[in-house]
Amino acid sequence: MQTFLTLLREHGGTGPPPAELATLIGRLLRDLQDDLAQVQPLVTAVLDSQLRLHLLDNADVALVCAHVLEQQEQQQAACRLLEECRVPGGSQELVQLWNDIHYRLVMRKLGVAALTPVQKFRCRKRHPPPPSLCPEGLKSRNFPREVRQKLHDFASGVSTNPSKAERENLALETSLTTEQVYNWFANYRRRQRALHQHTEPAQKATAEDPSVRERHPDPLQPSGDPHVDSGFVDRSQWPEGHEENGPPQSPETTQGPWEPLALAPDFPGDETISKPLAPRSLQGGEMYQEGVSHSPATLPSICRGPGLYPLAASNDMLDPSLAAPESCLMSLALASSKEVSFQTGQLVHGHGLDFMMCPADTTVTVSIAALGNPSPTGFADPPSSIPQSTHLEEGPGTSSRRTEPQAGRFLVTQPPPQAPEFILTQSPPELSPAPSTFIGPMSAMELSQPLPSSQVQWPDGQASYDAFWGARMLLEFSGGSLG
DNA sequence: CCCAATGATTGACG
DNA sequence: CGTCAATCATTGGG
Repeated sequence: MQTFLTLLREHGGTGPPPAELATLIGRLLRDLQDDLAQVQPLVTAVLDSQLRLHLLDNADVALVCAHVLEQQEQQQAACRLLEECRVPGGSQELVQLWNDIHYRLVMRKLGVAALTPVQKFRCRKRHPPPPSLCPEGLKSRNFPREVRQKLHDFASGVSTNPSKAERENLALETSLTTEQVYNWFANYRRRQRALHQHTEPAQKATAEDPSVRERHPDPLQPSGDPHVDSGFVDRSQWPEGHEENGPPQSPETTQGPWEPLALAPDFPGDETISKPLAPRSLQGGEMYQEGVSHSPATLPSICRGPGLYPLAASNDMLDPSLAAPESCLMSLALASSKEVSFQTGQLVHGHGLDFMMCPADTTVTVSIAALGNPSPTGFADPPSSIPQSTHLEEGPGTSSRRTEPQAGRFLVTQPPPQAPEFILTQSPPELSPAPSTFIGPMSAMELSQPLPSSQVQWPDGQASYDAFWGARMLLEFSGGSLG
C-alpha cells in the first residue's frame, strides 16, 4: 500500500510502465473498495498523480475512483473522471456507475429518496453516458425490426406455438436465444388473446382462437394489403399437429376444416363463394405470405408475367426448418391453399404440397422456382459448394450451437435457369388416398386425384420430386367453387 | 409527461 | 418441463 503511494508520488520512469502499474493499482483498489478509509488515500494519490490519465484507462481504477468520489458527494468530479477515462472497449460497470451518479443528482434535485423506473429512464436519456464508456452506443432493448418480422411471419404463417426444434431454428435465424424466442411467442399468444377478448368478446366461436391476427394496423406489416395478413393457420388445427393447444375446436364444424378468415369476413368459408376468383398477380415488391425462413429484407420481389421467373434471385437462405416435420410444412401449404384460394398470390415453400384442401374445381397454377439445379433425385439438390454469403450473420455466442443444424443449410446465390409450370385441375377434394397420376401436356399437367403430399412431378414426367429443397411456389387459384 | 408496446421475470399449475 | 397469467422494467412516440 505504502509502496504504491510512493510509487505514484515519485513515478519518474523507474517503476513499472503505466499500464502495468494501473493494473496493479486497479486490483488493489478493487480489493479495498469496501474500506473507504483505506481506499481513500490511494484514490487521492491516483487522482493527483502525473499518471492520472494513464491510470484511469484501467476500468477498475476508474470505477473505484469514481465510486469514491460519488460517495463523497462529489458527483461532478466523478462525472468528469468518467468522461476523461478511456477504458478500452468501454465498460458496463462504468456506465452503470455513470447512471447511478445521475440518479443521485436527480434524486437530490427532486428531493426524493428513490426514482421510479420511468424517472430513471428519463434521467438516462437526459444524461447519456459518454461515448468512451460505451463505444458501441446504447443498444435498443427491442429486437431488431427484421427479427420481429420473422417471428411475426412464423406466428402468422406457421404456428404461434412452435415446437422446440422450431424455436431453436428461429433462434439461430434471429440470433436470439431460444429463451427469447420462447418468450416472444408466449407474449405473442398472450397478447393476441387479450387483444381478442377486447375486440370481439361477442363472437365466441372465433374470438377464442388466439391465432387470428389483430385488426389494428400492424407496424410490422405496413403493406396495407389485408390479404397478406390473413394467412394464418395454427398447426395444431391439422392432423399432424400433435401439440394441441387452445380451446378444442372441431375442424368439422360450421367452418369446415378451414380456419375462419379473420380479415376476410366476406368469405364465410362454408358458403358458396360469390366473389369472382380472379387470379391476382403479385405486384413488384408486394408482400406475400412468407415462408418459414425468409425475412422481408431477403425476399425478392416477384414479377409475374408470361412465363416463369425465378422467385429468388440472390442470397436466399434455405434453412433446416425446411426439413422440419411434415406437419409444419404441410400446414403452411394448407394454409396457403386455403387462403390463397381466395386471395391469390401466396408464396409457399416446403417439402411438398397437399392440395386436398383446395376447393373443388379449382384450377391451381403452381409456379415453382427451384433454387438450385433440378435433379432426378430431388427437386433441387443443395449445391455441392456453399457459396459465401453475408446473409447468415453469426451472432456472438451462437457459433457453437450452429454446428448440427447447419448440415442441411445452404445458401443459394443463383437463380434457377428455368422453372417449370404446371396446372392442376382438381377434382372434388375427396380425401382419397389414391396415388396420384400425372398426365400432363408439356408444361402443364392435369391432376385427376388430389395430389398427395410430398409428391409433385415435373411436367416432363421424368421424375418425381419429393424434396423441395428451396423450391418456392407461387399458387394462383382461379375458377374454383367451394364445395 | 403520458401511454402503449414490448421484452423479461416470477410463481402457479398440470 | 412447458405453459400461462400477472407483473415489472424499459422504450419509443405522441
